[in-house]
Amino acid sequence: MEDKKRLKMIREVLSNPRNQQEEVQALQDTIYVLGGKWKLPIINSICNGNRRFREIERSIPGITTRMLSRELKEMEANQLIKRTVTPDIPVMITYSPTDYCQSFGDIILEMIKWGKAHRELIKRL
Amino acid sequence: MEDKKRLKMIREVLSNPRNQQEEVQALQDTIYVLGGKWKLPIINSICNGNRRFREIERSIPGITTRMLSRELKEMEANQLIKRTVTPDIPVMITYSPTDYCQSFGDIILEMIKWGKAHRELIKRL
DNA sequence: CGGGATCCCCATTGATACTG
DNA sequence: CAGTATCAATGGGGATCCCG
Repeated sequence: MEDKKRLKMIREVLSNPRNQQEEVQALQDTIYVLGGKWKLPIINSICNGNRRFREIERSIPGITTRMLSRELKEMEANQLIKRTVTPDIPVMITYSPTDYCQSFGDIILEMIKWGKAHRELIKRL
Repeated sequence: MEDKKRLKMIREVLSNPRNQQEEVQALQDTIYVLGGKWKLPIINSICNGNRRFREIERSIPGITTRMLSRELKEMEANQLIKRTVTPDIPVMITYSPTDYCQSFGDIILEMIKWGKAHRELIKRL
């Protein structure tokens, strides 16, 4: 059972040039970290200046409070964002991007660029 | 039921600056097209020169024939790749990238870059 | 080699309602 | 405003076997 799977893995690694292998894994790592429909839009929203919970929620079409809540918690644990509580009446809670979060900037920009170009293409059909 | 949802959508759109709205949607479009764990690694593999089915399969750690088969079919339908049958004995089948497929190049490069940087970061902890 | 067919699980997401 | 709780569904993905 397990041996078969391991053998397959080993064969995969051996049959693949070293440098290509490294790149595929890096790519898969990134896909894993950014997994799901929401992380990138959330990062984008916060980096765009949205700070409050409802503000972020409204800025992302289709997201539910539940998903936003879960993702924010996870992203805070992963040091992607910072949660700040300001004890006013009523309390104010703000989310802000960390430096690490900013490192996704180029990926997001490229994806927005692609999405826009894609829309243009569709429109022309 | 439906009205509530539509009202929410409308409120979302109205509360969001025009340009921001456009970018979020472009971003979500891209995420949708690239959805799942495999499309980007497959594109990357084919753009890297892998052509045969087993070759592509071996170049992507963890993928199964079923997933690869499904994704290839879908991507062919979406004009992302071209499938060619060479009637030798036995028949040879090759997949190649279309121009459209190449348009993901920058996204993939950015993601590989991020993945590599992330690995370095983890190693240093 | 290049897949197709089946069975099945569970993680992700959604909908809705409720709270301090 | 800023979430939490609960229930339900769907489909992405894995495992396995099979075929020409």
